Amino acid sequence: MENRDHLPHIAYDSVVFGFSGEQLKILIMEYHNTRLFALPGGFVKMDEDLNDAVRRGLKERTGLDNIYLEQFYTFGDMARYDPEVMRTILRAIDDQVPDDHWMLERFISVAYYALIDYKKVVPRPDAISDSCQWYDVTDLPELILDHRKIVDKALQTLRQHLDQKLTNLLPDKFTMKELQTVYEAILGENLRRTTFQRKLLASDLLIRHEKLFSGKAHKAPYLYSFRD
Amino acid sequence: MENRDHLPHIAYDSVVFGFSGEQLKILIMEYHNTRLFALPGGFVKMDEDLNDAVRRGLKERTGLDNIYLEQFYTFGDMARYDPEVMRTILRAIDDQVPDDHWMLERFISVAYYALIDYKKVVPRPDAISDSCQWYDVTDLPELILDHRKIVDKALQTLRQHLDQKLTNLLPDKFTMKELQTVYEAILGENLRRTTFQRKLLASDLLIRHEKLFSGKAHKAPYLYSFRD
DNA sequence: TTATTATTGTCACGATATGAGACAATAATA
DNA sequence: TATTATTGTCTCATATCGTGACAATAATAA
Repeated sequence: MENRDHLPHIAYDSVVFGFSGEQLKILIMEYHNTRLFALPGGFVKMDEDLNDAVRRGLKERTGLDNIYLEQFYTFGDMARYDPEVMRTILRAIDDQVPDDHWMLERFISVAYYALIDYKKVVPRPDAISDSCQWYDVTDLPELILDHRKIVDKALQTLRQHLDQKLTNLLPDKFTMKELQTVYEAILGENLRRTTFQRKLLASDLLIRHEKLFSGKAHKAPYLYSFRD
Repeated sequence: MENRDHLPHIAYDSVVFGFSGEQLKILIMEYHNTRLFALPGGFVKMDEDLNDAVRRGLKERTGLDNIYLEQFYTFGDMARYDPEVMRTILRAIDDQVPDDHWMLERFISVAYYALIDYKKVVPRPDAISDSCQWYDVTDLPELILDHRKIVDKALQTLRQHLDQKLTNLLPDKFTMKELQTVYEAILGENLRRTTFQRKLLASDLLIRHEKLFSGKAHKAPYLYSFRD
């Protein structure tokens, strides 16, 4: 059973990072009636840019446009091919699954990671999933196929890219403490407050704004935003 | 006209770097009778790992096994789709090119770079090319499709990865001067001799061996190799 | 009003790394 | 034996980083 709308054998998967204020989170889907957890993914239309396909899919699931997106690896091993998992997922939707269904074929998957503002997203399930929820990076459910490997590689890449691109994980204005917590959540290690503050201030990446009075019994921190 | 042996719509391209002793070089193919220059690329068999497919193609063209290979990006824009270029290439081999030939379809291409010992390779043409030659990175011919963009992205990635992986561009033993020249060729800028030497010696990456007597009228340099 | 508390912004100090030049060592030649 | 070109190493000033100290300050408690 061919699929005339989409490129055969080609898929994408996305690792959507958000920051709750304390923990780094990832958007995980659970397929309807299966207890199978997976990364949000999809397929590429016949005459659609690969990058556009991913944006489209993310828009459907998060409601967000203009997402920060980065492609980080393409997974093409035969080892990732497991038609039985896909058959289970398809059966949960429709009992009749033809043996030559196009989704039972081998797929090569281009993986992306996205950074988005946690608070701006109310995850919504799509047609074939019944839940799409935030999970703590340090406490993920078991994922289908090689999706765990994809998450690990995404994290590894994010750590390497860190200094440039975390604008998108924070609100427009934030305190130095919040910024440090994001770094710590991504790197998975604690950082020294004074060293971190000195380095970030010296880097010329930040603009200092008014103070934030939290109502707590201590000195109020400045708010910062990213320059440019 | 279908191709039942290979995954449709999926290709790979490889940017093969070698170091001549002075200049950074790239392996470029010229298609038979067309004056069209391209990166060496190929297709993935139906039940073949993506990475294996690339190794197989490189083995065919360079004769080398156990190549250092790194995937760096997957190009999936519609803008890269230009069936006329492919038709020209196919026509040069066989005048009869059916309109539905599988190579005239849209392809998404996974790009890899390889680092190999320049001297160990005598490039050989494959079935449909009539030349496969080393070109200076700073003096490439015009390439088909988006292959120039692929080269640029490969170089950019190589520069970021530099410190770890240039074992493969040098012979087993080399002088500090040679090592510095590789760095300079890849980075495209001159480095300070003393600073470079101090940094590399301090890095603990190198093992010092006997001296190399070149016959020239000056102090003989030590030979080094990479640890591990 | 005045201490108290928790947190923040900044400085000071030593340790380590880096840029830049100086210089002695040395392989071959004149 | 002097000369030449290049290499290995040292020095010094400067920059960066880890570490702790400390004053400033927003709210609360006395």
